[in-house]
Amino acid sequence: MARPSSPLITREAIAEAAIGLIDRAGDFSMPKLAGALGVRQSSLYNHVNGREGVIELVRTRCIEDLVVPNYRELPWREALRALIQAYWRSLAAHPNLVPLLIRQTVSSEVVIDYYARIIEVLLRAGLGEERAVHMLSVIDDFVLGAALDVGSPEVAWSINAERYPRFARALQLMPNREARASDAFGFGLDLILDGLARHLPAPSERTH
Amino acid sequence: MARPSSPLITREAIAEAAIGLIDRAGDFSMPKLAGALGVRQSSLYNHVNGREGVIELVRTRCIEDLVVPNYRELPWREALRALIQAYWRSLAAHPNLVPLLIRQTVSSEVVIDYYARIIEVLLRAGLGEERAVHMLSVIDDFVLGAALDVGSPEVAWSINAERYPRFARALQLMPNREARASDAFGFGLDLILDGLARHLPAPSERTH
DNA sequence: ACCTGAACACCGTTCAAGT
DNA sequence: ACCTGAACACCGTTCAAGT
Repeated sequence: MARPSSPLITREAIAEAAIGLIDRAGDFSMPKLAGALGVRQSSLYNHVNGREGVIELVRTRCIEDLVVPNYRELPWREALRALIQAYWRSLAAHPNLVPLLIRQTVSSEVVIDYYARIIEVLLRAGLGEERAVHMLSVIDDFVLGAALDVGSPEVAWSINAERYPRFARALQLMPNREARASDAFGFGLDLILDGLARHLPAPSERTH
Repeated sequence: MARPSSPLITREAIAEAAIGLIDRAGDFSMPKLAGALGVRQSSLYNHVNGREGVIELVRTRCIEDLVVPNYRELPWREALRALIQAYWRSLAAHPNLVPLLIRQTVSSEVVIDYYARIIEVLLRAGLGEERAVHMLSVIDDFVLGAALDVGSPEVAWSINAERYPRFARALQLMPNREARASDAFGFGLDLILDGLARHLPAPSERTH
């Protein structure tokens, strides 16, 4: 076959196929990715910088949807909530992807942009610069952990009900993993926002 | 050689060697693990249930140090803080390990034990059973995320200082990644505890 | 420029053979 | 019970050859 008159694959097609594999199978490999695109393994290297390149492609593709239009007009608490929720949603939509993302440095402009917006809101809320960066880390940590939780294997907490009666009973109450992860995220977000509100020196802003 | 009169390797030795490889190189493989133990690859399968088995071994080994002796006598807030800090410390001591741990279900008895203790303290603090399980998830999410942060690659936040002047300046203030991750963990822990205290219905417990 | 086939070094797992 | 060597199926990457 050699070189076709028009390329058989594109970077977009690669990203899409990779996400498909990851969503369905939890991971991807170069042979499988090539197979899904109807092409030979080595062809991929004409479009993408190896396996890591594929992952970077997938990252930007997934974070592109991270748009929060009106956060500037909202009071800090609502703005922060909206930003954080948007971040979590874009990750939680592809939970299997998170374990792949965390092993590589973030270089995407979109993500830097997002972080800058968070910092902006935190400073507006009255946080000092150092505290703002700490808070950014806390948010990042929590969102990443919560997104991981969505995709973590259905917990075979084979709890010994006799040794841990209350723990076993509490677990009984929970619905499936995904719903629990989602509820926990909402709860944790409220806690963090409450904690932050309490931490702020003086209520320099009040809305209703 | 065949079977030696006394085994050449033990599960303990395997765990130790694996941790060594992970700490030094960020990962391990069965051949390298065998090499470090002076033994052939296939010998490992006499002691351990494949690669996943090694990871489980390493997990329990790392969490064994997770001992918080006197949490029962402490007021709920201090007990919770001590338990969470101990968990984080045991993970943060081997940051490269965390990405390997998160991909497998927890089956270790030690971890279940730890979770049960957290639940116990949360119920004692006055949280409902459902909320307690949510809170357990929040704690798990945050600790995992924060532990990941410790080992994540030194952030090449090549921030455009003209586009994001305040973000760039705030980042300037930060020390190295490890110190930032640690400070952020402490700050986030306080926020979560504050938020939880605020969330509790009635102060059923007060100590000084 | 872009696809191919062959080649290389690496990986996880199994299993009969040996004591 | 426990180590070995050989075998298998899989992986990521490179590169000369072809158009």
